Amino acid sequence: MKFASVIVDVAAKQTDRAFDYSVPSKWEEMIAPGMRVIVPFGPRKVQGFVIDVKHSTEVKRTKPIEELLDITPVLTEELLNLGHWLTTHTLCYAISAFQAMLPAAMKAKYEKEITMARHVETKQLHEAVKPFFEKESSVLWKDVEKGGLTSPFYRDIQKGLLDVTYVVKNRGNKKTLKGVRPLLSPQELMDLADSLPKQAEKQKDVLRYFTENTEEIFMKDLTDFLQTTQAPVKALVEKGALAEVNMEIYRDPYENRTFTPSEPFPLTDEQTKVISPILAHIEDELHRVFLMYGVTGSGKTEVYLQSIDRVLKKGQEAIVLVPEISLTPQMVTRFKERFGSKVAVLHSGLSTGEKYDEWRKIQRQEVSVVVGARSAIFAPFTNLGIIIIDEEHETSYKQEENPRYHARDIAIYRGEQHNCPIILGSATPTLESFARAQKGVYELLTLTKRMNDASLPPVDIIDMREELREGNRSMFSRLLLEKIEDRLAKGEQMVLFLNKRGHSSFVMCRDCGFVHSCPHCEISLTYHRYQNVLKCHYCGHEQPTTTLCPECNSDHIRFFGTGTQKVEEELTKVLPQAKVIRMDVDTTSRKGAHETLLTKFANQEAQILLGTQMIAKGLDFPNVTLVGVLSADTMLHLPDFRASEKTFQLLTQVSGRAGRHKLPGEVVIQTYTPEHYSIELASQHDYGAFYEQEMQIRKLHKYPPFFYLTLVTVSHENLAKVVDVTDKISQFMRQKLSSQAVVLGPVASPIAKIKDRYRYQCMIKYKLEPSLIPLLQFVTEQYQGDIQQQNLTITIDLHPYSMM
DNA sequence: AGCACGCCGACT
DNA sequence: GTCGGCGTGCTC
Repeated sequence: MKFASVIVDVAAKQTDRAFDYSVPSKWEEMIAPGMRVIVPFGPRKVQGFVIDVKHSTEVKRTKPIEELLDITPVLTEELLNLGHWLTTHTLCYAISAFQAMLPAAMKAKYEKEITMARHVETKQLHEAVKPFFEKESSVLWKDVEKGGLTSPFYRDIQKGLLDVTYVVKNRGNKKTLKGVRPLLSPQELMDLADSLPKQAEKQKDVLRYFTENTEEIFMKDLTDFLQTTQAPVKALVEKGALAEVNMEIYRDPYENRTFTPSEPFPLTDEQTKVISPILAHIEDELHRVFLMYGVTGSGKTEVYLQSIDRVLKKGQEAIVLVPEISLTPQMVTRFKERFGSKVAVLHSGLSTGEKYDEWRKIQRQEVSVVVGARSAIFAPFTNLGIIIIDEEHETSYKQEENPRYHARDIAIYRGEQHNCPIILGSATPTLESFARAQKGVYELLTLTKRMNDASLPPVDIIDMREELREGNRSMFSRLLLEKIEDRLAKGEQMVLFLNKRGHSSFVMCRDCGFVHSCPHCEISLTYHRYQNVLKCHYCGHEQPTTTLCPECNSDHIRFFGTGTQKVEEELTKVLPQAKVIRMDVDTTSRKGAHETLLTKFANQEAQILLGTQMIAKGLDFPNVTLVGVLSADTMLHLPDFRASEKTFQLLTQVSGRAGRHKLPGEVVIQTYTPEHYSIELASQHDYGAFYEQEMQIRKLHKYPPFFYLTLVTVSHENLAKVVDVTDKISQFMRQKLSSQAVVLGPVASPIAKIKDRYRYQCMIKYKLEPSLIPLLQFVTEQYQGDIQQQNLTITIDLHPYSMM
C-alpha cells in the first residue's frame, strides 16, 4: 500500500500543509511527486499536488485519491524544492507557490452539480425545480443561483430527492487531431501489401508509405500526401495493421509568420571581451551572476544570442526574461530568427490555451529556449545552461501578489541548482545590482559604445516654469514644437512620451479647491473623455462628470494634469497636418492592437508616436530622430524612495530610442524641476554620477542597497482596528528585532483606503535579522482569529518594489 | 476557503 | 415545535 502526501488547492493557513491519501493500486506504479491529483477533501473534491510518495502514514483513516491527472510530473524535483523555498522566502502558501510555477490552464475550476437521486421521478420534485430536469439530467449550481431558486433546490436536497456532486474541471485541454501509426514492422507491412487483392491499390499505397516512415502522422497529412480518403486507412485499421491515435497539436501564435534565419553577427572588440567570461562559465558549468551594464544600443542582445548558441551546442537549455512591456514582436523575431523552432514564447498576450501549449513544448523538451515575461523563470527545463534577464531594472520582474517573488532571486536560485551563469543586462542597472557588482558579488561586464558608432543623442532640458512665465501655457514648449515642425517638414518620425493615462489626471474646482475623489478609495478620480466619466483606477468606481462644483456651486471646474488623449487633441489642434498614433492602455487593450499600431508606425503611416510607459522600451525605428518627454517629473513626486531611480531609468530608456541608426537623433525633456539630479544626469547620460549621488541618499535614509526592506500592510474596514493592529505589530517588531533594525510605523499607506478598507503599514529596514521571518510568521499566527473572523488582512512583502 | 454542525430566536 | 440565522471548527 502506498500513500501520497498532497498539498490541496485551498489557500488558507489551516490547510497549508500536506494531507495523506492512500493510492489505489492501479496507480501505485505510476504515481510520483510533482503530479496533480484530485482528492476528496471534506465534503468536496479539490485538486492537489503530490509532494511525496511513501509506504506508511501516521494518519489513521486515509481516503483514496480520486483521480491521477498527470502521466508525467508537471513539477520536477527541482521545482518542488523551489516551491518550498518560495513559501519560506516570500511567506506564501505552498499551493500558491506551486500554482505560480504552472500555466493558468493547469489550475482547476470547481463546479457544484445537482443531479436527481436514484429512483426519484420528476413529479416528486418541487414545482420550480421540475423544469430543470425535464431535458437535462444535471444542473450546475451556479445556474440555480442565477435563477434565484436556491431555496426550492435546498428543500429537495434535504429531502434526498437531489444529490450534490462536486466536479473538478481541468482546463488544460490539449487540442488533438486524428493521426495514424503502424502496428507492424515494415517487413510485415510489405508482406500484407503483397497479400492484398489487386483493386486495393490505395491500401497498398498506405502500406508502402509506412514501410518507409515508421512514425505516426496526422490523418489529414497522410490522405493529402497519398491523394486519397480515410477509407483505405480505416480498412487497414480493421485489419490490425495500423492504429488510429490522437495526436496533440499546438496552437502556434506565430504560425502565419515566416522568420528568415539569421547568422551570428561578428562581435565588436567590446562584445568579445564581455562574452568571453560568460562562455567560460558555460563551458565549465559554473554558477556566476554577471551584470552586463551596456548603454542603449550597445549590442547586448547579440551577446545574449551568442551565449545561448553556445549553451544549445552543449545540449543545454536557456531561459531569457524580458519585461512584459517590451516583449515586442521585434524582440521575439530576433530570437525566432536565430533559433527557429527551438524557441517557445511566453507572455500575457497569449490566450490561456496558447500559453499552455508553449509550456507543453518545454515540458516535452521540444524546445530549448524560452523567451518570456516574469513567470517564464519557472520553465520546467532540466538541464539549464544559462538564464538571462534583460532590462534587469524593470519593476515588472517583481510579482505584486502572492507569491511576492522577484524573478532575479529565482534566477539565482536556479542558477545555483544547475551550475550555470546568470546574465543581468541593463543600461540603467538597479542600485542593488550595481552595488553588488562593485562589491564583487556579481561580475561587472561593461559595454560603453553604441553599435554603428552612433553617439548618444544630445538632450535639451526645458524648464516649463520658464515657458509659463513667458506666456506659453500649452503643454508643448516652443523648442519642442519647433523641432516637431522641423521633423514633419523633413518627413522624419518622432516619439512623444508621457507617463499618464486617461485624459486628465484629476478634476478640481478652482474656487474652493474641491477635487473629485473616489468614495471607496482615498484617491482622486480620473477623467475619461471618451466616455465622459470619472473613473477610479483602483476599484473601478465610475461617476458622471459635473459642470458645477458639488461643494460651492462654482462653475470653475477644471481638468488638471495631462493625459495622452488630451495631448493628442492639442497636437491635432496646433499641427493639423500631423498624423499621430496614440498608444496607451486604452488603445492597446484589444489583443494584437499593440502590434498593429507599431507596424503602422514602422510603415510610416504616421509621423508621431504618442504614448505612455509602453513605448519607452525596446522599440527601434530607424527613421525616429526626435524624442520628446512631455513631463519628466510626473513620477518624481511619488511616495517612493525609488522615484529618482525610476525617473533616471525612464529618461535614459526614452532617450535611447532616438538616433540608433544612420540619422542622428535629438531628445527634448520638459520638466518643472530641471535642477533635479536624476533629470540632469539622465540628460548627460551619466549613470556613474547618478549612481554615486543616489547611493549617498540611500545610505543617509537607510534604504536599499544599504538596508533590506520588509513592508507589512494591515487592512480592515474599521480604521481604529487597523491602527491598533499595525501599532501592536510595529511595537512587537521593534522589541524583538536587533537594535540595528529600524521599524517605522504605524503609518497610513500611500493609498490609505481602497475599496472601503483602511490600510496602515509598518516598514522594517534591516541588515541582518535571521529571526525576521519566524517573527513575521508568529505575527500572522497571532492574528489568525481576526483574519478568519473579521476579514482582517495582513500582507507581508519582503523586499517590496511598490510601497503602495 | 468551503462546508457541516450546532446552538439560539422568530415564526407556522 | 421547526425554519433559518450565524459562530465554530474541521478537512487526510
